[in-house]
Amino acid sequence: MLRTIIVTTPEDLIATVYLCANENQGEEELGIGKGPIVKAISEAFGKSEAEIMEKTKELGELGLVARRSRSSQAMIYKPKPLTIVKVFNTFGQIAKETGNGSKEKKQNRMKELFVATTDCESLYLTRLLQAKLRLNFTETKSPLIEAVKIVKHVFSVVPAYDTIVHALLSGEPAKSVGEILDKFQDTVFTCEYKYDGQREHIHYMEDGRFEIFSKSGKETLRSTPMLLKKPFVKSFILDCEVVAFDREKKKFLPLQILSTRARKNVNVHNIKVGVSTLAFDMLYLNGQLLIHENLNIRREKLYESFEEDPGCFQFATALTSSNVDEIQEFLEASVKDGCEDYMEDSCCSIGDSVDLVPIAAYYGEGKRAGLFGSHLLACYDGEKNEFQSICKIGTGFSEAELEDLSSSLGSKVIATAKKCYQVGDSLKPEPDVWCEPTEVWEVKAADLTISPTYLAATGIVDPNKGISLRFPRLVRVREDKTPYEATSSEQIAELFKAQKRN
DNA sequence: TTTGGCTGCCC
DNA sequence: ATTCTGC
DNA sequence: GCAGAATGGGCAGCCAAA
Repeated sequence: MLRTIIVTTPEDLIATVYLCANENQGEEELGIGKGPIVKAISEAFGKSEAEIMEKTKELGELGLVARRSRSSQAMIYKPKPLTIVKVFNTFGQIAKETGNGSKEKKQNRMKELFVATTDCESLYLTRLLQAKLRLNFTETKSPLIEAVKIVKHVFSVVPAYDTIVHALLSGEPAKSVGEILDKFQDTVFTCEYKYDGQREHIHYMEDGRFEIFSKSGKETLRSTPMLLKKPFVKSFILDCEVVAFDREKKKFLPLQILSTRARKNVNVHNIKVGVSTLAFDMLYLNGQLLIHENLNIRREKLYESFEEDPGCFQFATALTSSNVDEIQEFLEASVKDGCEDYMEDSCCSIGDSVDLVPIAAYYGEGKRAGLFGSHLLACYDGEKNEFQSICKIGTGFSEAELEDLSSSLGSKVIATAKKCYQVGDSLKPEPDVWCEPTEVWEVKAADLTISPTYLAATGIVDPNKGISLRFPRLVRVREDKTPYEATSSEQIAELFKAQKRN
């Protein structure tokens, strides 16, 4: 496919690569979601929004609804054919539109595009707008997909699509990502503390500029990093985890705190959340890519290149060894270090799971069309006789299990929420259906958090806010328990308190 | 001016 | 993020 | 073993409605 484009219309190539990578020029975002897309489709194809929503539940994907609506519409004029460049340029205009009335302008641009589609184009247009293009190449490896991957990979080193695309065009031999990643394989195990923070690639250029990229390649420079490099260090790329840090108590803080940092127009004098950067790898140093080197060598170079500055910049605690006992020792030490490092799977997380009651459900999308895709769970407060919302759950069940659960709960659907259901107003969107409290599901999670949306144990640890679960997933259905034997609000509160270190 | 919903991006 | 599925 | 497709909580920022 890529080759075809090069031969026929080379000017389409850049637009194609951008679209396939779900990116826009200049890192702009469309700022458009399902709601506005539904509106645009409904106006373009003369259907009501309710009709569209109804069909979406049935077909499981908005794009399919768009295609059906287009093909069932009598067309008086044959529209002028859509080109890739036209779509790409319109996306650019949608992204640029901001401020008062921008939503409507974005919508009108989408509508224009939909009006110009011919049958199946509307499907792909919808997916592109939702940034969910799925290219189903079942045949041989698509060079386009490879190109996109390589572009995405290289992008973290050279943030300029156009340059890369032109490099590809000029016939440079492209190494596959897998080929590159293979070289990362090390024979010896390396253990590292797992910090509850955020991944960052820190680039430092010869000219003294910093650029910082997140895991997904977005630029996220908030302020110039404070790190002490040795004099010989002229340029580098570091792989780091940034963690919120309380300088007074000398303690790491959870991700929930870190993520309250401002994301735009950051004023250096206004920084509220202290941060420590933990470097664990160096990918580039003084003009040389190190990714072909062994991890140990990269780490040695890392250690040689910087001075540690506790609470600001440190090396991630790591152990490299092929010795099982040594690794075991390391893990035990990391548990003892609880107050110094933020650990998983040790004293803090819910080692055990929790038993919760499904009280409502949402229709599924895609391959879960026609089933419930996720369920609202509650714990039980025996004193108040209330089922209090705690989280939704959408993973952990096999396809067969999901079908069973959908049909068994589907037969217990009720018109409205029961009086004993405490769910609050901030759960949006509201469930598609409510159901009787009949089942108990064992659920595993990584952490408990104070929640802006869920109500479990409200009034016990926080007067107004409830507790929720991080990374909830189904373990099994508890046939042996009734909903009134589910985990109680008090127990949830205890689990929350137990995980706070000190 | 405040509130609430939606989006994108973190995990 | 976690999990399951098909290749 | 990997990629793809389902799905989770929660934050700031933005825009529109109240």
